[in-house]
Amino acid sequence: MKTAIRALGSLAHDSRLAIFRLLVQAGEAGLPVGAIGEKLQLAPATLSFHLAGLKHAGLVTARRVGRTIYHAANYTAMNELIGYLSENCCQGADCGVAMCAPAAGKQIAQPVKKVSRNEMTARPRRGR
Amino acid sequence: MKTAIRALGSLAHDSRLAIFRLLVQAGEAGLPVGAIGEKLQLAPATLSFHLAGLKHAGLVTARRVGRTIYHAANYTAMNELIGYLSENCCQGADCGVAMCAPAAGKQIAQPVKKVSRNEMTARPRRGR
DNA sequence: CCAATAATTCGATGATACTGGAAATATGGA
DNA sequence: TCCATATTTCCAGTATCATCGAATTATTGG
Repeated sequence: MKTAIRALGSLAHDSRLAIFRLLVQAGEAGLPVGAIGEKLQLAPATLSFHLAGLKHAGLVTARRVGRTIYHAANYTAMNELIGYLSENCCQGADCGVAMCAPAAGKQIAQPVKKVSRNEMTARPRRGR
Repeated sequence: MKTAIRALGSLAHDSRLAIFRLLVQAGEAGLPVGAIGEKLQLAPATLSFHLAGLKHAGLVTARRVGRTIYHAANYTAMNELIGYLSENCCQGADCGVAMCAPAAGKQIAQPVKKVSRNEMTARPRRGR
């Protein structure tokens, strides 16, 4: 499934995983780009590049307040990713995965929407 | 954490995710390389390349029987990955994740070993 | 409109990753 | 030993990713 692959790819990088962890800690309010860059010592262009990736994967959301843009972790997307991986891990077996709540507190995420088993596209391949 | 990044990176690819799913379905016995290649229509060299990646990430194991090599999903590693992601998703909040058993049946995985919170290395960066 | 601040986009460069044909290695059997 | 089968390694070509300075866009306040 394309979504899962994008999410996995987004997290499969030092800086991006660090960014995501930071945002998870920061909670729903999120953090301004500048604050993230300062904390993780990333050049603005580099940071913007990685944030774009995380946004494209749906793991991070952005909202503008004046001239600063707050980025926040998308807990729902993360829950869905974990749900998908659990599917991959368990297949037939009944595997209840208790879902997560935002660090900031508040909302308890609803039982993750089960991803249908055969979402993997068949991959025709071969023949460059 | 390096291990998690390697695992995420390994799964963040069409063919490799397909391979892993196939192996999860196949259960503990695993599948010969040839069978995987036939099922997914991958050239031997390409398949070998991806399997090496999955092995390096610890998500897949291999055992030789005669001239054929059986590859199998490492359920424990997958559980640990899910555990790590759950940590990332929940941070402070207590998030019980029910772990998975191999599709083949048998063993119920023990409650995932909690990954310590600050495993992210500090990343000095900046200054090419 | 102009200056200052916050962030993104552009562009060039270097580094990795993917792919698959061909050759090499490993194994079992006649 | 010689052959067939199973898989990996080597190699080269292509493609995608990562980094960051400089230029650009957005926004607020004089």
